[in-house]
Amino acid sequence: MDVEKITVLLVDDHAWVRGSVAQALSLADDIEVVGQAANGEEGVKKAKELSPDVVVMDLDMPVLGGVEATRQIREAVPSTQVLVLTVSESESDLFAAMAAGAKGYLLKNAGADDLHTAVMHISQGGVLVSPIMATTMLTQFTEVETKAPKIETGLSAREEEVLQSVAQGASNKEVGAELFITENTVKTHLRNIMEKLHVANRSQATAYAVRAGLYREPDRPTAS
Amino acid sequence: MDVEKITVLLVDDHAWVRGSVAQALSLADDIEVVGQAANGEEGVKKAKELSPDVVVMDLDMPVLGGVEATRQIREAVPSTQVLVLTVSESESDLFAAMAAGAKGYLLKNAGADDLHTAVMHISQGGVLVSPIMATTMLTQFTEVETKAPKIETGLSAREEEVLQSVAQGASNKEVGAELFITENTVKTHLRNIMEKLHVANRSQATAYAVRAGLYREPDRPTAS
DNA sequence: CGCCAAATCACCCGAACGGGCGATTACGCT
DNA sequence: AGCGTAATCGCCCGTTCGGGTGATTTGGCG
Repeated sequence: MDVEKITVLLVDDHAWVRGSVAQALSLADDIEVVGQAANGEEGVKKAKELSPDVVVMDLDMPVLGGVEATRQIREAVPSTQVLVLTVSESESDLFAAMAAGAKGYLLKNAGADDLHTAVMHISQGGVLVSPIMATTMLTQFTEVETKAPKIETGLSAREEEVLQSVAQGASNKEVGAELFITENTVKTHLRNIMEKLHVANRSQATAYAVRAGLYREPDRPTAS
Repeated sequence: MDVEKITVLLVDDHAWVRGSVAQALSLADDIEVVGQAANGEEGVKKAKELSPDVVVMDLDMPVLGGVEATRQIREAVPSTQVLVLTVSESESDLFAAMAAGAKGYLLKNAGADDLHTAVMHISQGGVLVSPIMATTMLTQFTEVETKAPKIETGLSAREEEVLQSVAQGASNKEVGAELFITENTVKTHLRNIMEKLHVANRSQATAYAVRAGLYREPDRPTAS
């Protein structure tokens, strides 16, 4: 496993950054810097030529930014993983980079050890994010998870059940059958629901329910 | 920095797993396993007592699952980071764990090196995910970024306009007024729409429209 | 032990909906 | 010139909705 070194391409518009990163990585005998580029465009070009295991990518660059360069590299050379090495602690930069296909996000204050660890882990396809940005990134998940279970609807448990059925397109009678109550009761519930949600009809109630995540994934919106 | 070893608590219902993990971690001189637990409940308890730097957590456990245990530990002892070590390659497990506050997600086929790297990185608050699960996780981001454009509805332009109005809760008459056509025409369009979408009523059509992104953000699902 | 919210059911009535059927105009493609 | 599709409108009819009003039961809460 140590016959083949991990090949790395450095992309950064500051020569001295490339120099210090190259030096830091050279300390390890399992990594080899096979190329360097001074901007995104050049980085994409060299990545296509060299097909390195890992590209260490800066974000703020002239000609072609790191995010777009990452996207192009990931598309053209899927086997190449991208590790973003930047000074930006911006949430949007982090998200944009990850969405573009970057597997790692390290801040430039990281030590040589961190850098080495990151390159090794990223080369295997793993995901690695700097401590400072970690919480930011995980917020994404907590939000996604939170944004489905319980959104305070102000509705009672029973009302939510009714709304759920309604949102699936059931008529009052069908809802009643499903919940073992009379159509009359369903109507009463629905009237209360509509009042509480300030909507005028079952379509708006349905729209609300879907948006609130009160669905059960009946069928994917993939029109036939 | 090497006077103080990284303290680790192992939580796994299989004793031999704890044993092998403990052995693997002991190879490093910068990590010390300070405790073990056989289930989530016990894990939470010991985490509160020991306040370890890192908890290596299994997911599938009796009494109290790893996800819930993670949530409780993260809440009770914020300084303690959680690294999930599991056999599950399930997307939902990954998401649930990360949402619960786990900072790392490693598969049990990881090597001793990987484990050591992970513990060290997680101890500093970083995020680290196994190669196999990396793509899965990043899908979250690409989806969030991609999710919006045009979903092929199969409907004509006019039909989409009608559906859009309907999804906002308009009656046939109101839709007609909005689009300068008769209620009869609206009904015809809507009948065609329902047939094309294979739905039975306007509520299902509405649900479809909302899911397909054919909305105009009327009001946030934040019940008053 | 009263009070209230939640859940249950009932009746009535006008308006809206869903479906079946038919029809005209306009535009593009062959 | 002929054909298909989209868009437009009409009528009829049975079902469903939405709203108004009233009533009973159950479970908590003070």
